[in-house]
Amino acid sequence: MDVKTEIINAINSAVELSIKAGTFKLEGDLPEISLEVPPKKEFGDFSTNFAMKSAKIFHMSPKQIAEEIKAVISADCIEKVEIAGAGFLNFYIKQEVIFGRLKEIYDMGEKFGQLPDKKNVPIQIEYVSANPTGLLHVGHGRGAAAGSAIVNILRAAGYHVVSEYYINDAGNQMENLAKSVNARYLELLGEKVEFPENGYHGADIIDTAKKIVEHYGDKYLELPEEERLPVLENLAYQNKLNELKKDLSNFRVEFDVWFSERILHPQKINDAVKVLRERGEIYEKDGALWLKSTKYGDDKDRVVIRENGVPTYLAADIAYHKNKYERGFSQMINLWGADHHGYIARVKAAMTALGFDANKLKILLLQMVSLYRGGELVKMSKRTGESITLRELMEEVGTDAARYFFLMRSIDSQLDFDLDLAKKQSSENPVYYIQYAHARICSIFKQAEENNLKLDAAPNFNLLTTEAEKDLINKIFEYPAEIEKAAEEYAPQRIARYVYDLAAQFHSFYRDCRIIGVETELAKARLALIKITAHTIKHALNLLGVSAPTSM
RNA sequence: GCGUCCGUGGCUCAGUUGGAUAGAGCAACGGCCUUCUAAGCCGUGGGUCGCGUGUUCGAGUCACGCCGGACGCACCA
Repeated sequence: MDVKTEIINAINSAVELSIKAGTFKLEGDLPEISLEVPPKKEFGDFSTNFAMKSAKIFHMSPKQIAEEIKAVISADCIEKVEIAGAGFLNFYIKQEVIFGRLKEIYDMGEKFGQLPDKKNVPIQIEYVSANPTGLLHVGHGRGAAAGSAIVNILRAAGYHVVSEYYINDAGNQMENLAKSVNARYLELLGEKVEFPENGYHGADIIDTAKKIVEHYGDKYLELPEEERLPVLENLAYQNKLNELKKDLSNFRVEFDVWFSERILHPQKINDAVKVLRERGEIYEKDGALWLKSTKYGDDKDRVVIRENGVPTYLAADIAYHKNKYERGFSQMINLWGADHHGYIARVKAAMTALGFDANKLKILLLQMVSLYRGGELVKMSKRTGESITLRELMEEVGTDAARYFFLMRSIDSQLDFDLDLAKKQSSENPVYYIQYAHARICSIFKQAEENNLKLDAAPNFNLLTTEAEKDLINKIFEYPAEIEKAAEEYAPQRIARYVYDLAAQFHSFYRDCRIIGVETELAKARLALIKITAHTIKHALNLLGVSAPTSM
């Protein structure tokens, strides 16, 4: 049993005793006992606001309640209890318990940060899911960073997770891709062509066409257009998908499942529509089939099958989400760009209409990214409507900086990405600051080795008594709870912040506590402490998909 | 007009199911390298938490209303 549970149980027992003794007269439900790490270390190792919360049901002042609990409570791990503020109970933990915990963490080695298996039915998370018609831009980059970090965090928290990419490889945008590549293909072969009106103007389309010319030359030139388009569509699609996978892989993003929309056409879409029809959720109007989504909170009803018989994007999405539900996940998470928020109501409505529990589908919205260079907003290209690509960003600032910058803000805050700052190799740049802490530790180990100082299997942690050491230890202790919180809230920025604070704590320790040159026992205890610190920094950076260099 | 998100020092942002004197970084100013990487550390100044009302023992946090910003409101994806 961990210390936290032990204290909560002790408070619980104390309250029960006082109720039995008649000191507390219970009227109503007992509030939950929550234990938190106080904002300041003068407030002890843990604190609870239980006395304040229960003032009403006991008809006593928080101070009186706190006094009573303090008098009655007993737990082996508690050194002392203090009452402070408006009725906070602050707990101080015995040193031996603290050092015992430190030893446990030390023995865990690199496994520290991996929480016990939750034995849950897998959670599914779908993210990026950009159309395979162009290159990923920075907005996708933020989604890729956030999604992959959330996957890592959930797994560290002990959840089973399946990550998935939904490839929109059917419908208009693929035809558009085909037409655009076709035009570029013909252009490259010297033909005069009119570029399709809504075609993709990006330079990457020319690259794709070039690749096709390289491989197949003018092989398709003589084909009639209606035969050439499907061939080029397929070639372009493969090329685009590969580029996408390559960029994501370079960005340290891997998916368990690549789900092709084509699988849904036409059978699974027809099935979904059929079920909706049978459930009385579909009606016909103006020659189209409409979903009664207003019944379930949508602003208006939505077309699922167009007048011309072609299913809408929503129809495919309904079939896709139906398929997700049928795969039996405990929860499904979609990470969407904030510009898609208007879409939430209709998808959820459709799931309810199908008889599924819409609450199992959690849709996270990711706010927009603005890039700044030299203090100026980097504008999107007017002609192509494209922003800087993820590939260009990785080249300019590096994968580590790009990922960390995407992750350091809450996903529902708009992100101002300062390209100049991301490139700086100084403490102004949080990525370097954190990585430097890790590299510093590795450097100390090198020096230690040269001085014949080695890690001990059972170091004497009792020697770690300075403020800097205690602060560092406390910060390390917070890590598992931080992972738990980050997982609960799908909040990678918590980890980004945590590892920054941990690095800061280490840098302070570094100033105050020397390792090489001090008495051997103490040196070994400190060496063990920084080993744990390095493991924790590395683990947290891994969750973010940021590397932990051993030298800088 | 409707909807979603945001509004916290000059700038960019945290803020633990409502709790202790609202915290970081950058910028400004002042210190610290004969000793494990100064890519670092220590210190100083700077806030009516957009505005108002309400709920509460207690509100940056919750509710309602305004103001400001971003995004969205297709038989496009």
